[in-house]
Amino acid sequence: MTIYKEVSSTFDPPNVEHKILMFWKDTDAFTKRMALNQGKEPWSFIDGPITANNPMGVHHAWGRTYKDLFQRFNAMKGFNIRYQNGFDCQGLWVEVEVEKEFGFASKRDIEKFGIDKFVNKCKERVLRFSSIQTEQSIRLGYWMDWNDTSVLLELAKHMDHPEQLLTVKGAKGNIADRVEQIVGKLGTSELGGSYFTFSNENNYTIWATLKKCHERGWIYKGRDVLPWCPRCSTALSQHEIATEGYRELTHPGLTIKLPLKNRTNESLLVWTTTPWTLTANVSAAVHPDMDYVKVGWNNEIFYLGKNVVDRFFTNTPPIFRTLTGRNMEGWTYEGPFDTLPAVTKDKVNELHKIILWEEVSETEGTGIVHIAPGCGKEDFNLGIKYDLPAVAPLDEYGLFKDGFGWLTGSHVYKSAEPIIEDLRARERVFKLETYRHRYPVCWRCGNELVFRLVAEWFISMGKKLDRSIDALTQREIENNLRYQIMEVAKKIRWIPSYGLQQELDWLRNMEDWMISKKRYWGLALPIWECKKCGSFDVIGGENELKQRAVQGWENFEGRTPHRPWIDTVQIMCSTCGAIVSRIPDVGNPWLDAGIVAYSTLDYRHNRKKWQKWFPADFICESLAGQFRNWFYSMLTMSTILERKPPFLTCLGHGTVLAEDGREMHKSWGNAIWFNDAVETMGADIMRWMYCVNKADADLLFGYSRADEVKRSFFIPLWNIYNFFVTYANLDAWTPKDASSNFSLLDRWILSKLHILIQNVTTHLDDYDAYNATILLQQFVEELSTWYIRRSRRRFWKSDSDEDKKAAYITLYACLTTLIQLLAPFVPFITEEIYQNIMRSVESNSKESVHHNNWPLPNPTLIDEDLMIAMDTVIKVSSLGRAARNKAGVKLRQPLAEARLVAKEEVLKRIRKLKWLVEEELNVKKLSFTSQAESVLNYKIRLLSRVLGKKYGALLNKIRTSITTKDATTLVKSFKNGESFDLQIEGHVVTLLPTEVVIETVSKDGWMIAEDGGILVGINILMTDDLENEGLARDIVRRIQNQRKAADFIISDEIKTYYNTGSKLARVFDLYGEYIAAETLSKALYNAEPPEDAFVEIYELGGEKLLVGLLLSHKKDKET
RNA sequence: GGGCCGGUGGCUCAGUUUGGUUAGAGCACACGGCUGAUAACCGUGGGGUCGGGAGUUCAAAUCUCCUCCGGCCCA
Repeated sequence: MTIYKEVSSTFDPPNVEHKILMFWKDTDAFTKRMALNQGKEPWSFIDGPITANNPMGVHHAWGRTYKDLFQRFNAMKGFNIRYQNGFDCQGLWVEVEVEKEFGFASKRDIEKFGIDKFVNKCKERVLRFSSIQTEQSIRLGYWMDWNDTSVLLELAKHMDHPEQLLTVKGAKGNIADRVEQIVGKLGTSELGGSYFTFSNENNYTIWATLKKCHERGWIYKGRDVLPWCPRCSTALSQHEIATEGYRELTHPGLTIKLPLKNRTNESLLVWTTTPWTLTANVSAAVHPDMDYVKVGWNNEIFYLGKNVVDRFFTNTPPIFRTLTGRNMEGWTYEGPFDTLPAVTKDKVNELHKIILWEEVSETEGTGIVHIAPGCGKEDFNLGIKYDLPAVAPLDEYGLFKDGFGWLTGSHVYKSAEPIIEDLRARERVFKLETYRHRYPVCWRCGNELVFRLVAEWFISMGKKLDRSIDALTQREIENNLRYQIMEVAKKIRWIPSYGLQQELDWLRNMEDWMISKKRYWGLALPIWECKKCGSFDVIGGENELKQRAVQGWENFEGRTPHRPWIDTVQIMCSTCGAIVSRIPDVGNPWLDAGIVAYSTLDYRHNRKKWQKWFPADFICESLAGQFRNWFYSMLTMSTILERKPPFLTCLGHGTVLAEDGREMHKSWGNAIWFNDAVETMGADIMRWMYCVNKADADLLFGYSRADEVKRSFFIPLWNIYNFFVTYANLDAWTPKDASSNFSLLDRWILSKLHILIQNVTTHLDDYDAYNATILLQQFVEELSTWYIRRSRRRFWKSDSDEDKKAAYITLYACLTTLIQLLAPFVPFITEEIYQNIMRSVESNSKESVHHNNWPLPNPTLIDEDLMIAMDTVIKVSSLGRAARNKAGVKLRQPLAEARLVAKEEVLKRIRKLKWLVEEELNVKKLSFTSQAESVLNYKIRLLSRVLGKKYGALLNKIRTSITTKDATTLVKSFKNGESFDLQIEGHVVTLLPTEVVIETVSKDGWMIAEDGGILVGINILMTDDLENEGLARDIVRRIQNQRKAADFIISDEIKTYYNTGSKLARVFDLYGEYIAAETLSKALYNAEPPEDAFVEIYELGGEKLLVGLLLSHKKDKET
């Protein structure tokens, strides 16, 4: 009977992981972990919500690995943890996917379908994908207070009839409610599980925040020209357009003529890439100080920038006049579309004139800029400055409005060609080419954006004061949200540290936060605007709404605070008493994610709970984008509510790329799906790959890298485990043994182990997974390639003495401590090992490796001197092997002596450990000296090129003279930087150390290798005794291989038959006992093997050797 | 245009904070060795303008300035 379960010789992670997942489920391991720390000091983590709109990708798994790692680590350290995951649920991204599912093309399709049904479909989609993401996260080994996914799916299924009653299991018993209310309560303490940003509490907490904002006068409705998506029919905020929102596109580069009034046959040239905006042209802008020219071309006269003439004319045209922009101010011209009713209505056609603008440049266009205040942000601001009318041609779908004649009703995307044709017919086109540039697109649906004049709602960020925050007065900060957020940001530890700079940069440049969106699925902005008096009320919560409601409450009661149900509730205007409705807009989704440091901690109802968990000790997200998104919105909302940092440490990580260093793209064939990755390479290997990458660097993810990680770390670890189990079973060893006879080798690895505990703890406390991982990897390597390699015989020998016990105790301590240190990183393999080697034999061990306390270092076991000494031993061994190699004497051949030449302090250091070197180098004796001359000769080589120039013909005499001197004496001088005087034909020749090269040559019978002041010489003289012993080892080696080939198990005893020549027969005579012991041969017969023996024939030492092996009987070590 | 991060053998990266022997590791390649845990390991070898230039210094991958390239963020 074996004590430990036999270990498979191959390591198959997915297989192990599925078993462990079942084990955790069956034993309720996570719940027990959470319970162990109940009532202890909290360590607070807040999850940045993942959008529950698609399956999760390998890039999500990186952050989730860190989140799990630091939670597990802090749980082992004894902290109480909430383990709440978050799902981001509301917003356009979900709407777009649902629209795709149903084949909707625009908002009109949604309205036709019914907003209520559409919103329920959005909820359903979120529930469905949150279930998928939950399953995937569990597969990754991420321990969280996950929802029962079957409940999520059941809720999803019922979203067609959300008013139905349903009973589900809550955290404290069953809960019966309408389906939509259960969905609205997901994540509350009542129901438990992940938080969902569509929950009632999340929405109402945002209401409270917006109300607080309003009380300070920071909410306003602004009229501005903003980027607008005609497909989604909504404006985009600065956050959304910033980075992902541009694409390289080709547009017409159209130059048209604007005929000047009162100047016959003279025109301005203006250039645009958006012909549709010409219908809204009001002015033309020139730079006041730039030079312009009046040129003649084909009987016409044109004005344009002096430096751009080449861009528009193939041959240089005659220049009639040069003038500055200032000279042109006020000139009037005919607009491109002066007959359209929308233009004539406000007499815009009579207002066209040249205005001055400092921002006009010559980098593109004609230097004269077409200004349409209704179609461009800068144009709009100029319009305000010059009191210009704004013509706004497009409706929310991108269709030309009434008043645009033949264009009315046509779509902006299809307008370029007809507009150009119309201009051409009127001889207004000067030049048409194609133009490629970066143009903003909708980051969700990819459609080109247009600029529209719209009214949206904003949170005022406060003036940009153009001074460093440190130079501001408290009063200035008091009324300025922007700088208050900066103050809060500075109280946070950002990893990497440049994160703070990035956040402050964003805050410094941030425009007012546009929080409204003209859509359906999202936060219902709690703004009730009075059409009569123009004022507005912001409602701070459900109770306040109920009190203020004068109409429609009964339609809303029992519903979640979403469109369309909330839209029916009307209140009385607090200013003029009129009955008013809510604005139809929904909120920016970053409001939803930004409030979670409050909403998930019951800020509104249970201030004590909130105080216990706020602020979060730790958050962790991808660096890309979050400085303007989640980090920003968290900071902003927390500043509004409390002026406190919502988190204390923010760890950011880089981007996941494919192995070829490019982004992963489905169409490039280099994308890897999470489910494929986890079932092919295994979760532990993925997790290690993430951890062994520097956090802020990009990570190249793929199968060959996974393989490398597996080979370099997991297989050695698995083999250590396998080694231990193999021998502990043979010896029936269990950890009840105690020993005080630790060898220096044992004490060395134990010292390394406790240093490791110390350093891994320090790094993890510092949220530095990378350096912790590197150290753990190093330890596994040292344990495997030095400790076990050098200890192998101690486990293999048949007698059970104190030394063997010490070896077992040491290895067991290393392995069991190691897996506890590794448990937060790679929870599966560590659980597998733990169950087999600890749980099975230690009656007081915890049920799961993850229930253990974090190991504490024992400083008394740390021995710095010993560790330095061992480093030297390893170095000396390495040099010795190099020397043997150079001499071509294989390691199996014993040699008489190795000689270490080094400074006395080095020799002293390693004397006690010389046996290790002797074994490792297979020499009878390691001797010590500080005299290199005992193993080598010096040769002084003269640098002929240098000396030849200096001494000419004398050089050969110098050469002769030097050979008569004692090389050692010379070397000593030169090495001390001293010169050496030679008497040659009456002259004194002074040789400088720079004029010679000292060469070393091994003495006869020796081979040397040197590095860093340590020199090892190997005596390579062979004797008959040594040769015979070497042959004996060769024989052993062959028989061992033969045993393996015969499929004998390690402990099988055998009978060995041999037949050979006289030389090898003598080796058998001399070393029979040794050969028999090593190969577990009960007997050695110099005879022909019997028929059923396993036979091999070898060539060895110039003779033929026939060996036959036969099983003796199974040796049972337990008896 | 501004800010930040990076550029080190064929590939992936460490080393840069605090300048200091001959710039390291893994993978890959070649040859040799070890091995009854090991697809592991050990040794040797080839392979480096440390992106480029200038400066500071006894000494620069490391500090300073300029510059080129890639990425991120902002205009």
